[in-house]
Formats: sequence, structure tokens, C-alpha cells
Amino acid sequence: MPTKKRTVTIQDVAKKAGVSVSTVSRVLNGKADVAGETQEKILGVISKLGYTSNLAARSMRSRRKDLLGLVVPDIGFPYSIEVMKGINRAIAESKFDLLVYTMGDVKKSGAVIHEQHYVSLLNNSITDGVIIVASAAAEFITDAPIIAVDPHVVNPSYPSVQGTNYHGALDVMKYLLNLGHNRIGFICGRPEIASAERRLKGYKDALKEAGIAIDKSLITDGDFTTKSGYISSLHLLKLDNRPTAIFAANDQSALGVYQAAEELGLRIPDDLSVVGFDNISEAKFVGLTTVDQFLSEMGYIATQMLIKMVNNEKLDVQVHKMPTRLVERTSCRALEPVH
Amino acid sequence: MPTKKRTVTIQDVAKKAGVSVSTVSRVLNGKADVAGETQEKILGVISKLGYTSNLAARSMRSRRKDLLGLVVPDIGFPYSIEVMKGINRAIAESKFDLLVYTMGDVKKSGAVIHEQHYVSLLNNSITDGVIIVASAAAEFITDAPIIAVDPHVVNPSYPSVQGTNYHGALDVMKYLLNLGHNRIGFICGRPEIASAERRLKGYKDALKEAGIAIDKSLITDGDFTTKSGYISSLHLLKLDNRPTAIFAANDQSALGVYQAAEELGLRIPDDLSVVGFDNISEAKFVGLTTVDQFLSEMGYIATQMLIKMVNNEKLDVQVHKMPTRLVERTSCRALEPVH
DNA sequence: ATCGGTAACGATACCGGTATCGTTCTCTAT
DNA sequence: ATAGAGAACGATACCGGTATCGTTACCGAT
Repeated sequence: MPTKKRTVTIQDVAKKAGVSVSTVSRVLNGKADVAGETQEKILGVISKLGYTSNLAARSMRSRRKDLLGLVVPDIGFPYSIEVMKGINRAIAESKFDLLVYTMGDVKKSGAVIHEQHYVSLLNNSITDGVIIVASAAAEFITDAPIIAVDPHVVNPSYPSVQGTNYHGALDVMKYLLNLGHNRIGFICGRPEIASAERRLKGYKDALKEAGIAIDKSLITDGDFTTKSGYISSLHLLKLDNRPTAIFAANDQSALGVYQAAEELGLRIPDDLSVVGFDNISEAKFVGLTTVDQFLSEMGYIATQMLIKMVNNEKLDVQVHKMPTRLVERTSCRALEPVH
Repeated sequence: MPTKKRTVTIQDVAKKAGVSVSTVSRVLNGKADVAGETQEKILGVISKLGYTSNLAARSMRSRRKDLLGLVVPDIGFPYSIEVMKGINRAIAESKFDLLVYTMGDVKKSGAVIHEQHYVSLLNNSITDGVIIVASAAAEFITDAPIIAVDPHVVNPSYPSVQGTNYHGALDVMKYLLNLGHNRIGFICGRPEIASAERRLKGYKDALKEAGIAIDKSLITDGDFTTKSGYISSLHLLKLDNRPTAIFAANDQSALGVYQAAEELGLRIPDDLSVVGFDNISEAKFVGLTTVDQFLSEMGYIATQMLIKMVNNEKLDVQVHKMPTRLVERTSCRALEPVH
């Protein structure tokens, strides 16, 4: 083993300064009971030795950590990024710092152990509270304050911020129907995710209301990725009676529709109308009409709610519903004169 | 204070199972010295009580944490995201987990205290080692294994992964000069960042070598943001003798050039050629010619190097140089016939 | 002179785990 | 019968901080 520089501890500081650890601790925490002269000497020693306090040790005794945890499924998803922007904004306005824990998508040596691990990580260990984004992971956490953004379960037992997925999907469908489309394909999201199911229900209900029979061949699988959007839309567009519009459960898979359309020589919106969901930053570049669900704002509000919980303040609402808004760009066109 | 559910500790498990904490600890760590029957009983109690071990407590005594820390300036930057993709990949292949610490850009109550705080957070507290991206923060860390991606200092005292910024810039300039451009504007990055300066030097040296005098009015300030790119290029394009091409220090600011060009009614590439740096995912959508510096790969390699360090293995190289590659898209055109 | 109050600081228990060593019990070899 | 080995488990110190209480010295008031 190579000689490792030992970590400087509070003991080392105390010895060097000729005082007890108690006094050093008092200085570190800005307590009043210290003579000015002593304080200066200790601060001098601290900076000379380059001492920094050990968070693990401190957090064990004093419960305050001024640290919030964030669990996201995958940090590379544009979806996650948007939410995190809002979280960062709220964090910057607060006294808290943020620790992000990402599970990645790859399961390693025994998923159970892995989940156990990260739960223990956040549970009361080192953070005051946890924000959980698009996951069902919160079910494991029992004691720490916790809030979910877009939870994967329908009626979570903890506070949450949710988009109005159903209404958003309804808006999209009304828009497309109004443009004269009646053969509309749908690319599903991951079925185990509540918001994906809400969007699918919106798709179906809108068709019912318009008196259009649901054609099951127009509803295809998907998992929110660009690749699945590509595969599913390729399938849809090769149908004998192919849809004139495709509604993808999120923007990522809508981008896959663009790929498939290009490959088949179909122009958007001339030959095919496309709508997504989420309004990620890439959507703007390709001109994708989509539903803005104010992801950043959701992250911002969730963080503020969590901070209230950590401070033992009461929440105004347990479930914060975030309204959606249709963002019209250039990926759709009318089939027949409107009305 | 509302009644808080107390955290379940190893003591609770031991009491419930009728054994000592030592035995529970043995089971948790998979030690051999436990009878099969006892082990099953303890595991039963653990899952019944929903016990999860406290990372802070564990990491204090046993130094192994199986956790790597990551410090990024701002999680919202496309730059950071690319690097993190590679880091995530390496993490997924390892036994380690990842904890991301973001500083945000807003300075809060006393920058010193803030930096102190996060340094102590990572230093030996809860992670085995730290990856630092695009920052000078590493200077504060003395004892933990640490690696930097694109460090902000020229000769860091710790291992690092760096792009070949100078050569990348040289390639861009040769490309533009070869297309017949000789009035080329440059939008700077943040001057305190080493890689930004390297790119600027590449710009200047290429002009010198081509025998073109450097026109200081063509070199404008910037800070890597889209907004600064917009402002600076607006300035450049309103010059009496405006440049025929603009080389932006990164893709983000190159996107600002697009905004300015559109506002002034200039078409890209017909009226103006643009080149960026980084090859972020947005660059593909707008067809921006840029320099790929394989950010994801840099993150991947850095993580692998750090893991070696944590395992006390020797590194092959202290500085890993990552070559760059010019990615030609549709944002440039030739002014005169080449050669 | 005695007392109470306060400023400044030290001693010690404790947070929740792990490492180390010690103890008990059973089994086998002599 | 007794010693020695090994299996299974308990007791205790310790990690590096903070919380709590105790101690000392000095002050002015009675």
C-alpha cells in the first residue's frame, strides 16, 4: 500500500491549536462561547492544515445536513434534464445543496441489492429529504421527507407534482381532429408508467368522443426512446392504410418518427403530421408541435415543497397539478378546410 | 414537532432477532461466521422492519464506500450532459455508484463557505474518489483520489483527461481558410478556462501561419452561452466589413450566431459560414459543422482512470489526451473555387 | 468574606455502524 | 479424561464529529 496522506481531522486541529475538540467544533459552527483571540488562532490552524469537516461524521450526530437528494432514472434523458433545470433554480435560491443519484438503466449485480443500496444512501443517511423523478422508487423510503415528480404509481402515499397528462393528450387529439385527421397513430410510452397510460387514455377517449372507432393496429408499443419511436412509426407508415398523423407519447419517440419518415421519403408536415409530448429543447430545432408540461417548473415547485417538508411546515396541497399547454410549431398541417 | 417515524437501526434488528449487532453486521456484509438458520432469521427481520443501513455510519469505520463523486459546474449544460453520458456508462460497468454534486452558477451566502462545504462533502467523507469536470475546484482537494476532465488550470497536479483543443481549433481554421474565407470572426469562451484559451490560440496561430494579419475587431468576448454568442455575432455582423465566417468557441455560442443571423436576414451557409466546438446533440439538428472532442468518451476514460486510482493501481498516463475530429455538416460553404 | 452569575473552555456520552478480540460450546484426537 | 481446534456469536473499542454537562476563573453585589 502506498503511503496515503492521512485526512486532517478535528483532533489534529485541536492539538495544533492547543485547545479541545469542543472549542474547535464551536468555532466551526459559529457558536458564541469563544474568545475572539482563540477563534482567530483556530481559524488560522484550520486554513494552514487545510482541514475540512467530515460530512458523514457530522451528519450522524447533528441531524441537519442542508443537503437534498435527487433520484433520476437516467441523467442523459432530455426529460430529466428539463426537470433538473428547475430543481437547480430552486436549490440556488435556498441554503440547500443538491446531491444527484442516478440509477442508470443497466441493472448490475442483483437489482435488489442495488436498490437497497441507494435507498440506504438517501434514506436518513446524508440528505434531509429526497426528490424522486419518474420512478416508483419512493415506495421503499419510509422515514425521510420525500416528494415525487411524475410518480409511476397512481395514488402515491407521499406528496407529488404531476402534469395533467390526460388533458394534454386530449388537447393534442382535438387539435389533430380539428385539422381533419381521423387516422391517427399512437406510439405508446412505457406501460408501467402512470403518465404514459394517462396519455394513451386521452388518445382513446378523444377518439370515442369524436365517434371514431379505435383501430388497434394504429396503437403501437414504445418505451419513450427515439429508437422505439423509429421502429413503431416504420411499422405504422408501412400499413396499407397508413395514418395521416402520428401522436407520440413523448418527444424522444417523436424524433424517431422523423427518422422513419425521412427514410421512407415522407415529408413532415406535407405527407405526415407529428405531435410529441414534453417540449424538450430538441423539439424546437426540428419544429415539432408538442405539449409543454413545464417540466422545469415542476422541478422548481417540487423542490420548494420538499424544503417546506424538511422545515416541518405544512404543505398547501399534497398533489400539485401542473397544467399543460399545446405548443404549435410546423409539424402538422390540415387535411381539409377546417369547419 | 410532529411525531417522526424513527429510523430503523441495526440495533433494532439485533434486538428483534435476539442476536447481537455484531452478528447482524456479519450478515449484512456476507461474512462466513454465521449459522444458516441465524442468517435466515436476521434477513427476515431486516425485510420485515424495512431496515437499510446508514451509509454515513458505515463509511466512517470501513473506508470502502463503493461510491464515486462527480462535480459539474452546471448540470443543464449540454457539455456536462455529454460527459456524464460516458461517466454513466463506465459506472454501469463497475461496482461503483455515482453521486453528482452540482454547484449551480449562482453563488450563495459567501462563496468560500460554499466551496468549503462541497469539498468536505467529497473529500474523504462519503466517496472513494472524485471526478471534476471543467473546473478549478480540484485545487482544494488534497487527500481523496481525484481526476479532472478538461481542467481549468494548465498543469494540474492530479491526473486528467483533456481534449486537444489547440489542434481542434487549428483544424477548423484550416478548413475555413481552405474554403476561401479570410475574414473570420471568433467568439471567445470564458477567458479563465484553459481550453477556451487554447482554442483562441489555435485561431490566431492558424491566421499567422496563413499570413493573414489578426484583426482585433473580429475577436469578440463570450462566455460559452447562447446569449453571449448572439450578442457577439450581432456585433460582428454589423461591422462595415463583416466576416464571411464565424468560429465560435463552443456549440452553445454558435447557436447564438444562428439567432443573430436569422434576425438580420442572413442565411447560413449562403451568406455566412459558422463553425462550433464540442458537437453537442443540438448541433446535429441545425446542421452545424463543429469539432467533436468525444466528450462522452472523455467521461468514460476518466471514470476508468479514477477507479484504477481507487484500487491503488498505477495509471498508464497522468494526462490522457483525447484527439478531436472535425464534423462537417451544412453550415459552411466555399467562397471561391478550392485551389 | 461569601455568594451568584457569566464567560470561556474541557470532558464525556453519543450517533450507527464495522473491526477486533474474547468467549462459549461442541467435537475430535490423544 | 483432557487438550486443542474450530464454529458461532457477543463485548468492546473505534471512526470523526456534535450535544450536553461540568469545570474554572473572574467579576460585582451583598
